[in-house]
Amino acid sequence: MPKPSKRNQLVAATKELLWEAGYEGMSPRDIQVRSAARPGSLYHHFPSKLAIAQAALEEAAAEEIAHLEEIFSADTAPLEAVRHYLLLKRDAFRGCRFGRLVHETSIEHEELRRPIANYFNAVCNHIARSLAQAQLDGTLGASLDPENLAVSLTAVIQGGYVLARTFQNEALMYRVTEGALAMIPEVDRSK
Amino acid sequence: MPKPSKRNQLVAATKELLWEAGYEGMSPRDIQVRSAARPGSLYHHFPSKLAIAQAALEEAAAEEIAHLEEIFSADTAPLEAVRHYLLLKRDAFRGCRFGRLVHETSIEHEELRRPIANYFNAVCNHIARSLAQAQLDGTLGASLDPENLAVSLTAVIQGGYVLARTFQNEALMYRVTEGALAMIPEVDRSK
DNA sequence: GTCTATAGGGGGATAGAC
DNA sequence: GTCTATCCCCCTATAGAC
Repeated sequence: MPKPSKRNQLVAATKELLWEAGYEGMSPRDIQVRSAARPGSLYHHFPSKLAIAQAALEEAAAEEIAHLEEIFSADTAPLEAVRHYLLLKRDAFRGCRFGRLVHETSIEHEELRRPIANYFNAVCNHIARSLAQAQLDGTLGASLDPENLAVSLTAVIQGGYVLARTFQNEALMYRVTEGALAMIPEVDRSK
Repeated sequence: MPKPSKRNQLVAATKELLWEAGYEGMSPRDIQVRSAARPGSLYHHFPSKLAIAQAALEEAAAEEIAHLEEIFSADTAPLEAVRHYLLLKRDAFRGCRFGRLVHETSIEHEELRRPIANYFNAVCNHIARSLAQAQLDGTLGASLDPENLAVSLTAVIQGGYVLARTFQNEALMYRVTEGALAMIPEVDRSK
């Protein structure tokens, strides 16, 4: 647990704002207001908006990756773990805290892109590992490539956020992930 | 073909900028510079930034929907049309001109959301129609629901943009769409 | 480390001449 | 219809007192 120093309050506010407003939609002033800090505090701890955003994103990615470890280390059959992950409750209106940043022009900054890439890598790897395990178990056919499948499933989730936001319909998230699961016949039979 | 009036130049510039920078990342000044116009021209034809963005988005959506009609009206087997559409060459770095806008906070404006929703609706409907036709042909198994599948495939493409941009790797786009096709066993056999 | 005060520049828009 | 001139506010810092 980080102690509630001004620095930590600044970073915590930045994590929230990156999720709610994105990098370009968040101003240093917004950060200051939310953390009850002043310009002097922010620029004492960080040289720029980019730097504090990077720190916040790295923390956020570490949190979410730790969360993934929990989910995939649970003691369930590998295909059940994948199914469970895909069907997790997601706040589709809020969107993916990383996916939303990827479309911004500012993603050209490697400082912002790297933590996001680390997160998506972790997602893909967990899914791929579970799928490979399922092939060893014989619960998933050997003809499908676990890594390619994992990347497609990760993409489905991100696309689900896009469609759910577009149509302001949270149910679309379930529809796309369930649709993807229905496309893996072996998973379907394991019900 | 629209005649090259100042108004049309303004809207054309706005279409480009929405794709390159997004709504929040585009300023009325950017529009003015690109179309060699002055504030007076912009605000003579449109009451606000939102209004010109709406006009530009509606034009863009109409263009892309017309493009879809061409692709799906081609005289090919329905499953081939779907395969062809999914594997279309896409500029993954540039991203989807509509998908990139969906994550912005400004998408809460219905004026911006409606044209985008129309576009994604058109995509889903074309795919669903082709899949349903394939079931009638007997080239696609009857157990899968064409509409649900179509939504998932539309999502895969949007997710492909997210991953390709995150990893700055255009090949990921192909990987996710090919991965999705591989998940439809019937499509695979039709090769 | 946190504060107050300030600065240069751009964002979004308006008024009114031509 | 298009132009010039201008407005107020916020953005992203920076300087320097406490």
